Amino acid sequence: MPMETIRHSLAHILASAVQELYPGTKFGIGPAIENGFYYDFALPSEALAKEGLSSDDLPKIEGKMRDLIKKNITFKKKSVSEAEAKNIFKNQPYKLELINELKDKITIYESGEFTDLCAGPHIKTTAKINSDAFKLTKIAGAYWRGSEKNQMLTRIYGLAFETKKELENFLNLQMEAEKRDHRKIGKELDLFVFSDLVGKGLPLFTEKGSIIRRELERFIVDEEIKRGYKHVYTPELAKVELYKVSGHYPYYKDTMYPVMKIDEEELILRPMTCPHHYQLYASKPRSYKELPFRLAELAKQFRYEKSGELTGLIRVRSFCLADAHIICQKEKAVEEINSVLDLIEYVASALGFKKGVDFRYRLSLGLRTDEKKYYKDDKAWDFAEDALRHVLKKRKSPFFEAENEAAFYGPKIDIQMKNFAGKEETAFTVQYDFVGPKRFDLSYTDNAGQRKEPVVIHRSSIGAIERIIAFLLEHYAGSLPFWLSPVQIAIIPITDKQVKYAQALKKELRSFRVEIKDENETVGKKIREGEMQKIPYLLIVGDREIKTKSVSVRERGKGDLGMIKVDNFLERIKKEINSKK
RNA sequence: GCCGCCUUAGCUUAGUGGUAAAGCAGUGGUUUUGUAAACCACAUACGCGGGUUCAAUUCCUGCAGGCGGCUCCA
Repeated sequence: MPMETIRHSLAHILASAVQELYPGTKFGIGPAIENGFYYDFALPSEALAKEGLSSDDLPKIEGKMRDLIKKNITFKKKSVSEAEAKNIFKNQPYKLELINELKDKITIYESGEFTDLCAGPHIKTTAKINSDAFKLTKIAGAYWRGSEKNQMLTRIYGLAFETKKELENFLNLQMEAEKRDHRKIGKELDLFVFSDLVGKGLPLFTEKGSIIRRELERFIVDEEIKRGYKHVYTPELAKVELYKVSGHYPYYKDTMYPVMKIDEEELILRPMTCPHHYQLYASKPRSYKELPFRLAELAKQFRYEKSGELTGLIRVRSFCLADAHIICQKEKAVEEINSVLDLIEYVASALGFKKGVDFRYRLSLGLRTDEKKYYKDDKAWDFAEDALRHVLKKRKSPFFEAENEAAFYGPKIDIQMKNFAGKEETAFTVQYDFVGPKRFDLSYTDNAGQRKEPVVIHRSSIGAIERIIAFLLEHYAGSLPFWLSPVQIAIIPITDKQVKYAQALKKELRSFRVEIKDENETVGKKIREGEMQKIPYLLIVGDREIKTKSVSVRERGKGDLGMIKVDNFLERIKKEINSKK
């Protein structure tokens, strides 16, 4: 019996319990999901008016479900006509909406007092369900059919496994995973904070957090310049007119900060950098000899994300994107996209992320029928989607396709990463744009003297700095690679007598970030603090070390490595910094 | 933004219708230490506003912030 079937049947039992406890409930849908199930309900208004439904009610509903399971209820499948179905669900508006779309091939499942519109399959009887291996976990609102224009229903989530032990294991794993939460680590290692006075979604980086950020920024800027990008600076503000010309305004105005009026001008904080870069390109006539024209910037951007969407450093309202726009001939697009993916894979591997393990490729396509969301130009969409698909196939990079995930101006290749809780977000992106050049009338002169329209590839090599820091902290559980560690080495003198030696040592290690722990504490305590702060190397120095110009090295997580000559240690860490390990 | 939950010191937590307990961190001492927490002392908190009550940190309510979903997304 596949677990999915049991989970789906549990969703029906949940609905059945809710029906008994709250007669008159209107039912949405209730599928099996990863690790469990849910069901969506619109509770009858009297029940809601009286006390509402809160997480305190879950044990009661769970108890009712166990009662039902004990009754050995059988699941009976029936095929019915559209008319019959409409009669059975005459008081169920959501089901009627679904029936209208199903037309024929309508099946229903009866389980005790509850009947649901459902294709199945289901278990034969509730005897197949282990009553100890499921648990209702949370109540949430969810829009009917996933559209915020529709009514919000009440969703109850449950976990379900084959055995009680598996359920417990899952809950334990979840608790374990929470230790990797970058928000928790950020607090423990003193990397970033939020202030109610500054505003939500606006992170403040501490000195240590800023070190990580600076290392990443230096790394990516140097790497991009090496690969032929022109690194530039453009302002974080622009006239709203710029975004009207670019075409972003109608698509993005809900996530833009409102217009600031000053003198005769209307300005906004930029939500993206593309039009600024287009203006740099358009500042003078361009020849084909200048292409591909690769403009890159560590670009601060501002987006008004709804408050419920903000999450630590992963979703913020002010962020810095390692952004670039490659303006090139249409014929060169595939080649450019390919070299962008080379860069992205280089960066990912330098940061320790493995393809297929830590991230996966998503080919994000448009939805042609949605002309409000996507620029109408079927030929251009076909060409661009094929180009991106072609690149991924040629690189033999496994990917999955997702409809309705593109930008309004074209399809994308998104590099998707999961956070500690398994939630997936875009880390890096490569986007094909056939709209921007038209809107700004970008052009170049080809070798025959003809004016031509280029295409634009938007891309981010390391993503938003804030977001990649979040992923790094979770990936390494705070134990960042040596080159990224805010404090790389702590020197621990055994007594005050060795402080002078420690200071000389610090001087010798001056190209590294070194701290001397000379406060009045025991050696044991200083070591504990160093370990908890995830410092890669602790150097313990006493008279024995001074005599031989050595240090006793303790490597993070590995314990005492013994006495090493200072020169040898220096050689070791120089190697380490160069290999970015 | 919507649905549900949460908010006690810098951090992690205890607790109560009669204004609150602790550990770590902090400060001042003592101690000079060999691989994950020395000892003593001191100071510090019920997110903000309104209501109920003789009395509110505790109950109700509004707001703010956070967490989990939904929507959205780099």
